[in-house]
Amino acid sequence: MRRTPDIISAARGQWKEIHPELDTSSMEIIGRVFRTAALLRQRLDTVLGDEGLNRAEFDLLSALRRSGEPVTPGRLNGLMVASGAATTKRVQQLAERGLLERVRDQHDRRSARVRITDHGAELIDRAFARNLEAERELLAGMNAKQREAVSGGLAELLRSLEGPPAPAPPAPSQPD
Amino acid sequence: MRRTPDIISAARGQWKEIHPELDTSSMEIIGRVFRTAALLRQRLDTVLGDEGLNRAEFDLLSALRRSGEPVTPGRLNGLMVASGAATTKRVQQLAERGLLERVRDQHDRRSARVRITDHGAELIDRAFARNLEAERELLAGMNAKQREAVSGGLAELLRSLEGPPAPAPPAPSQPD
DNA sequence: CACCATCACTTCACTAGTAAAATACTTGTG
DNA sequence: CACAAGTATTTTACTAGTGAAGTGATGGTG
Repeated sequence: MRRTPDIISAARGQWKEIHPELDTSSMEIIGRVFRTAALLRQRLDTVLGDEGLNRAEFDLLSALRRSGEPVTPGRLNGLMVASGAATTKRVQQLAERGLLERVRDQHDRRSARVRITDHGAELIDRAFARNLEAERELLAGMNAKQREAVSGGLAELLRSLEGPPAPAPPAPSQPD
Repeated sequence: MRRTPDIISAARGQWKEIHPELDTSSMEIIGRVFRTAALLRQRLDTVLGDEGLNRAEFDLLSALRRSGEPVTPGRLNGLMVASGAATTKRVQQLAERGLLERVRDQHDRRSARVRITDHGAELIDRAFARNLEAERELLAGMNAKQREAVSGGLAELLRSLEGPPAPAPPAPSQPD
């Protein structure tokens, strides 16, 4: 049944020879998540490059576009898993290109709002559709069952990662 | 059954309102892979930081350590999904810190070999064990079934991504 | 209402990563 | 064996991202 073992299985096997006492099972998930992300990014970046965007810009404009209303930079930090400094820089660059605009919040003037422009919306709509198409091609090797299993499992993992940076205690029990 | 919908479900829902005609199902996998990778990286980087390594250095030393024998920079590029320039830089820095050494290949002198030092092996053994422990904690929220499903699905995806950078033709038809 | 801890964001100085050019070696080919 | 083409790696010039310090605004508290 096994074809070529993937690079992660191979790595686990090598570690087993050196340190048989270590439990490397977590690599099966985390190692693969990292490598899959790296390869997917590599492939998809060529598509975004055609539209004149890098992935960070794409993610930022997507978040703005789909949110409908202006978003604060602080919220963008969280959506992008990036530092505030990175967000500031990206917003400035995209604003210079006329893809979004910054508005000061009238009620709390520490805060700002970032809103996508019509030009930005046009661009991201086109880029988003193209990106989706490329994504579908990249996933062609997975069948429906595998997709469901992976998305379900990752959703669960995401929920446990999103909240606190501290590792979850043994009994979380968060009722809905 | 559904608790809090994760950020990816939410994003899909928003896109559906704006562009109901788009098939955004690929986000369920790819969106989650990207976000999970970003969050995992954020969490695990603190552990590596304690050992004086960043993730790239950790991955490079790990590859060297587990491979047993010296590795060419070219091979490291592939293992790390990085440019040759990045590999050169990292190898230089780690060599300066005495964690690895570079040897010229005697048969083909265009090529080089990178070998981990005893000092490097000690460091990575410690860092690797600590990293594994942190990984296990982060995965605590997933049960065995979910883990198996995710690792199996991602392994399949990885295999289809590893080979050719070219997008698959319309009729793949790869019998299992 | 002056004070000060906190917040939201930006600026600064720096590190890491990249693409493209450069370097150094190897491998045919006539 | 001279030479063109190809390979493996490094160097160069540049962009993107970060942590820490800085700026300006808010909101208790006495």
